[in-house]
Amino acid sequence: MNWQTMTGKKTEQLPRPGRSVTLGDVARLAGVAPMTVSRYLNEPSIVRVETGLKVQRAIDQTGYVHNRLAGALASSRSRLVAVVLPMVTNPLFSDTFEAINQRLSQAGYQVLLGISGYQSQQEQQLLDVILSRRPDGIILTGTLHTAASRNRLRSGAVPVVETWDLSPEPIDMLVGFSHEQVGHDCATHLLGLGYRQFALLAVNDPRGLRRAESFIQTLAAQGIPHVLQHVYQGVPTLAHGRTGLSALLESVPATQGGPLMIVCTSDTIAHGVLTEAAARGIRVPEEVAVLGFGDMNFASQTFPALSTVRIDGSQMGDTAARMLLERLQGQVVGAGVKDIGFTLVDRDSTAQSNPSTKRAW
Amino acid sequence: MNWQTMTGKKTEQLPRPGRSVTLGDVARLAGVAPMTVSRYLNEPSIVRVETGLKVQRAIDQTGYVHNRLAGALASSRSRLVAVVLPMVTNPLFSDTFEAINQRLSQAGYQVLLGISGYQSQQEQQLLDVILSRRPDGIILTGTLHTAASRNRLRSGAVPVVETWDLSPEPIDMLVGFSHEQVGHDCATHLLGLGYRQFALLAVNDPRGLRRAESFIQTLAAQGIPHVLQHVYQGVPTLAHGRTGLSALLESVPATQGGPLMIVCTSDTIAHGVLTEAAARGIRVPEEVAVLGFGDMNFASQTFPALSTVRIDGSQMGDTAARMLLERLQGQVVGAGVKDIGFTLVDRDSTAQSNPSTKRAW
DNA sequence: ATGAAAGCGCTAACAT
DNA sequence: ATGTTAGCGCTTTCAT
Repeated sequence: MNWQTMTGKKTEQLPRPGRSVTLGDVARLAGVAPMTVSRYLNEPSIVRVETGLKVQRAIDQTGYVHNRLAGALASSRSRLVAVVLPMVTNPLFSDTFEAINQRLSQAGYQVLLGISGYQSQQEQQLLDVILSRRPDGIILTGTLHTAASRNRLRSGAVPVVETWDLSPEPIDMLVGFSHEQVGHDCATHLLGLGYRQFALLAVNDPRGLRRAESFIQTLAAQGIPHVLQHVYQGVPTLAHGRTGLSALLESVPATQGGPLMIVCTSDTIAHGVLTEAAARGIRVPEEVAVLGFGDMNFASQTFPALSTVRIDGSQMGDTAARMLLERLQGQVVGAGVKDIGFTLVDRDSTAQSNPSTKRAW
Repeated sequence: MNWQTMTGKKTEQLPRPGRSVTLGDVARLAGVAPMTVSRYLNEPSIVRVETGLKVQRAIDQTGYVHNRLAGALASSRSRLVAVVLPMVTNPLFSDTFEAINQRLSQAGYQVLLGISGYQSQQEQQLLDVILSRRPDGIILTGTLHTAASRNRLRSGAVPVVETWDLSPEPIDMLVGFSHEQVGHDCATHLLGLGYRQFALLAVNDPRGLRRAESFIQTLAAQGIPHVLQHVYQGVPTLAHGRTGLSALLESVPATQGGPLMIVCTSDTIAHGVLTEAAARGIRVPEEVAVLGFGDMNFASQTFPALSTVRIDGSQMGDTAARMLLERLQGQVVGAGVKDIGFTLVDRDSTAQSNPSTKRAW
């Protein structure tokens, strides 16, 4: 690999040409012990200012780059946090991930990324690969699927934070919200707005499906047994929404029994429904009403503006990272569980209970 | 950290309770040398099947997890590839990143993520942090901004692949396309479609601005000196497009001199323009025409369908990862530069030169 | 505030 | 096909 064998043109300054510069080289050049350089690198404040300057000069001269691989081995602290996402391309998790990365990197940790996919096939492998790097912590965006994987992490060797869910049996720490509650509240709220005819557009994401199921059960309990459903594969897209509305219009006798309320498991799908409605000249919310999920940044900007369920992804990510950092700094030892909740946001794609007022629930 | 000090209920089997299981422990239990375990782990094929089974049994019994931190230190191969993204929240890079991650993880490498942001402030720090992990390679999505950073990488210590651009002085390997060419081709193409009145909506991403500049210069050379411009901060959003169109309509005397052709540096902004047009009842492409950039998955699904510049992000990512892997496997030593090009896609948000035909350029 | 010795857990290189 | 020896470059721990 020939690491930094020279600093620009100053090859001749190096004690050991052909080898990479080590902390020992820096120490020799600065006339101090290796341990002093290590201290300067990790906690400059415990080194005399004068000594620190000598060391820094030697570092600059050699172009030395700290080797945290060796440091991690010696100290059993990798300063690595593994973050597991279901999929990079689902924008739902972007804000959470950004917040996580922001706070972790600020605290001197680096992110090791793992993509779990939505099928639990290679999950065991992924976990092995992650653990083999000896991360100081793991943040799961979503949850691991197989019980084996979960038990594996429950040993307590590594702090784990689960996000985007409120599991009854968290592995360790957890910050999320109840998808069942979302489904229930949406149903109740939409019934309250007067809707009686419902359809559901979903992708086969496990949490979305749980929201959907809870939604349907709540409706059933209120005397609405039939809800048309379409479940698509893969990441939510506009296309799913457009296809979905088209499919629904074929099965629903046009606007008999009031407007059709279409509930989507993602803002992106909902946006597609709005698009297809516009393309067909269908009025929203008069003929068809739409509810999304996520309150992603575009939701307030669609036309008409999208009613949705707001999830504060940034706060969730930030909280997850904080919890983990606190544990790593030994401040909190116990398990932490935080429900960050959600908010129903009424915009223009659903009817207003009071036409003159917009309300945020 | 107490790494895997027990396997379920079998604590008593461990040679050294209280310590984490090491490769040596596995070796002892299996009755072989540590090196044999190492070989089994890294290249099972060079170990006798029978021996491998003994080792595997010992691994299963102890719950051993390979420590690649130690392995990396000993072998000077971290099997880590650092991937630098400008921003997690810009969906433009999602496909590229997904392709990169896919191929790398398949080849046994793990991704260490770095976010550069669009300002080059902490770039030097980011680089230090990355290099301190001794990655086997670095993939830059976009390019580092400061000359100092670039020179730092040019030492050749680590293979580097730059993507999403076609720099005249690549650090090492490169796969991208010419943003100047995009600007030029867009201008020429739109003039060919008959447009004479242009506006530009951009975010302050350096590459987008270069496309914009090239676009404007090409127009100027063809006798069109005035192009209205709005440049916004941050990641492209629908809101930028909606605000942008509103702002443009205030400065442009309505549809005098033919339709206004609005060129956006991102499909997302363009989508916002379409949305604002719909909200205002402005006909697209008759009164206002729109061109995006990226051909993200929603572009063909907007209403009207968005004309845009197609960039094959997946191919770019896959190619970048392949180049890097080839280098790491010693197959190719020289610098590789690949122009993956781009394609102008005419959909419904721009006028058709021949109304009966849709053409992909 | 700084130094010296020992070792983190693995693999390269050589030997058998 | 397997074993032995000697580190990789840092930090822990104890000393001064």
